[in-house]
Amino acid sequence: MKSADEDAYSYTPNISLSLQLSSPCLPTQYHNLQTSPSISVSISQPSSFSPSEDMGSMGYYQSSGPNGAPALESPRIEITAYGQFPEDEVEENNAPVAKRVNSVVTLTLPSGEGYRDPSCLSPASSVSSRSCHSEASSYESGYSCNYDNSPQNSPWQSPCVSPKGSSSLLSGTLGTSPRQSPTGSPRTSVTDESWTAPRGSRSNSPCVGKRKYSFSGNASHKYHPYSPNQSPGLSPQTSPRLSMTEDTWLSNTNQYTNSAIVAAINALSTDGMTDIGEGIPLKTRKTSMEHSASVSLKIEPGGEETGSAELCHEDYSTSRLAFKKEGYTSFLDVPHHPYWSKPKPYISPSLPALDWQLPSSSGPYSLQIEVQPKSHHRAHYETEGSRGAVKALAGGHPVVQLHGYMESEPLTLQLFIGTADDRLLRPHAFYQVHRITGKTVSTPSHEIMQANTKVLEIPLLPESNMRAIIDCAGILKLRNSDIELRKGETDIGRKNTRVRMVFRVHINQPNGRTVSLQVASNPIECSQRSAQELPLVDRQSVDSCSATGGERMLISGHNFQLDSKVVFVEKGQDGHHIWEMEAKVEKDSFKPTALLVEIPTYRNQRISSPVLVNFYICNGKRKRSQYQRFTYLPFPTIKTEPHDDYELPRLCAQQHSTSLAKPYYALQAVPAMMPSEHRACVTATYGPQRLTAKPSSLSCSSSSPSTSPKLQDLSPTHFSPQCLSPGPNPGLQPSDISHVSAIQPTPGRYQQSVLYPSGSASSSPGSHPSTPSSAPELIFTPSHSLTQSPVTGEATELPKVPVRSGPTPLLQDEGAPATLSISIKQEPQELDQMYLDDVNEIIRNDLSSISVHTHA
DNA sequence: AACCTGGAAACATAT
DNA sequence: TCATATGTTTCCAGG
Repeated sequence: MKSADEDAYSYTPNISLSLQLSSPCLPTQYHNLQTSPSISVSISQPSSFSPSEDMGSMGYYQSSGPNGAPALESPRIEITAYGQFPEDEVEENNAPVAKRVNSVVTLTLPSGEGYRDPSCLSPASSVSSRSCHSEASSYESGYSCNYDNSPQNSPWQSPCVSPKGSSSLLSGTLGTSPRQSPTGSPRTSVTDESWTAPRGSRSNSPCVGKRKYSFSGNASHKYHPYSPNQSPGLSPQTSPRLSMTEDTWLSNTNQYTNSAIVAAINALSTDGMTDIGEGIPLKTRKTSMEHSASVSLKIEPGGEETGSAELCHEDYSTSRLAFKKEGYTSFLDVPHHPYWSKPKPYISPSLPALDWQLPSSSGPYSLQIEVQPKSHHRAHYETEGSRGAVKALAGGHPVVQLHGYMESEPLTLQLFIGTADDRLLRPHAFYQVHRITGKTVSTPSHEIMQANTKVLEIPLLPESNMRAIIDCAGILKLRNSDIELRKGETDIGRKNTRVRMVFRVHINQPNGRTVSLQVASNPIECSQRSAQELPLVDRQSVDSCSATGGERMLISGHNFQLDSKVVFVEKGQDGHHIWEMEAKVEKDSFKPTALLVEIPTYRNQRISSPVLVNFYICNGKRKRSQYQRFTYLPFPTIKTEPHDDYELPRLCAQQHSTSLAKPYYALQAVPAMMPSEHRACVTATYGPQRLTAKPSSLSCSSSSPSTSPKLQDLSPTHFSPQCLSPGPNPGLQPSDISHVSAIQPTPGRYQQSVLYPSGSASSSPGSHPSTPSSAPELIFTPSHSLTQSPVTGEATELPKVPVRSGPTPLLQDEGAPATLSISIKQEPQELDQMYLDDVNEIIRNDLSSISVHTHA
């Protein structure tokens, strides 16, 4: 545990950066927040963040050791800076504890103090504000930041989680509106409920108000003006994110270009949310602690702050969970299965935050999903009974296997529910993995909370060939209203019903390092209604063909109708549809699960390089599938060597229809032309350089930042051959990307884009390339916009990067200027086009717009 | 009796 | 502002 913390500290460096950034943001947020107890949050965040970054660097490979950087408490310091009111923070930390002790409920907000000043908060506040709530949002509405945050969102979400805790706490203290939604019911419900017990369902949530979708400020008001208060608790974690992400980010970006800043940002983002669980920085914890105070009390057995902190971190939910359900024990002990009785090796050291993008393979190791889960799984609400374990398409259950591991030591496979949108993979705020037990379950498991995310741990035994049948994992749906109230939460739940099962394994190496691998399943639609009505593409028989089209493509999936339309689209940099063509569907061969279409002729049959386009299936105005990737090739089938920046992306895209493409784009910034795979490697390689060299440039952009920090560590070690292999194997790619692993997500979003693109996150090897799933990952975000980048579909869009403040520079630096230009935009305009399929998209748009404003 | 589910009514928000 | 379309969450009932 400690180690983790320490690590975090070590990472701290970032923190300083963050401070700067934060400051800008703060003010505003602060205001918004009003109460913003959240402030405190901000503080915490810093710490968290820093860690993350560091972590990033350490990445997967981080030294197993407790890390190195134990000492660094600096993070905190930074935090202070951040917060401006170190004191506050401190207080908070302390206070929180006390409060916690009292009782969750009671806990007043230390926040009060924290809040003290908005300014302090600001950074956090921003986050918090959002998170704060909806309300905050309302207040802030202006703050795009909050919303914008989305990019990182995910991360926070978790962190933010505080929801309950915070809320409750806050409410109590604040008195104000405690309940107002945030605190009150909803949240509570969220955390508590989720884990603990169901509440009266509706009442609560309703109260909250249904959703405020922050976007619209108005709604929020309804709920609770005060929300700010709430924020306090949350804020901490949240704040980071917030700040980073969106608004702050944007604005900051512009202003601050330093790499450091970037790093800081990243750190924040990461931390906040995920937390890294283990690696959580003290501050973070503290904050979190506040919320969870109660938790800590309970848990602490371990004693150490850290440990406790972490636990706390997890939040109320965690803590609560622990208590209620499994109890503490779960954390530390695990009962039943022999496997659990053993101490787990990696637990303590700081592990990468859940929103970090990790490779699926490294060196000899490769984590693969041998059997993918079904594309639909109706999640259950807390108010319902379990709806069972996620199943495989062919019956049975998903299967995950770690290849290349020859040791005799069992490992632990972690599973959590991640997002499936176009942004980087991160824990899903509205869904949690649900542990299934019973006669029908053959796989032992136990759950822990990491940040706000429930993680199921499953033994990977050598005697079973490091293969696990995942028949112990269901999916729990949290009420949107509850989650949206969270302070840090930036995502909205409406129409955000696709998830991916994310598997991770941490392998300790003889040299003291730890290799962390991650693989995500194909997307799983969790909404009853969506599952019944939305067309969903599982796979396509062809990923590319010549610009003349004419070939037939078999699309398999679900909910196809006789009148389903298959539309090919190409988007311009600005997100507008440059070309749109409906493909001919052979109705004779129609089946609800399959469509045979004739690939339309591309608008320009003389293309000299591959062109990445998208297609989707439409059953009606709002019933549209996710974008699927498709590539038109020049006649002479060119192989992949991209000449243009432009081309590269496209090519990449081709490789994996889905996932990869985007990432690459993001990458562009980086080394430029290299094939995606290469990039990854490259990145890694360069990472350091960049970092050192010029952090500043990084600022905005994604590219550098991301790389830099994290990558460094990685590069040497990890990159394995795979990276090198350019091969466009779609399937593999993702993983390769992963190599990048080193990279942390955080930073970036930006960074993410760079590395991650790989989508590594996304799919795994086994997954179907075609599946949209991967795409989501891509995100690029180079700009904060990450968020924006619409999903999969828009390959084109990616380019936008430049638009936003930061990105551009980066790109240039990196040398891929041209490419950059390509970058996509995701302007809001697109909404129409996009059809708003995903909430994300919407959010993005908002963000983008926001960002624009900011900059402007 | 406890789970799982599928279906759908009751709610809510978005258009 | 109202009506309709959609999306979410809670209930019910059967296996």
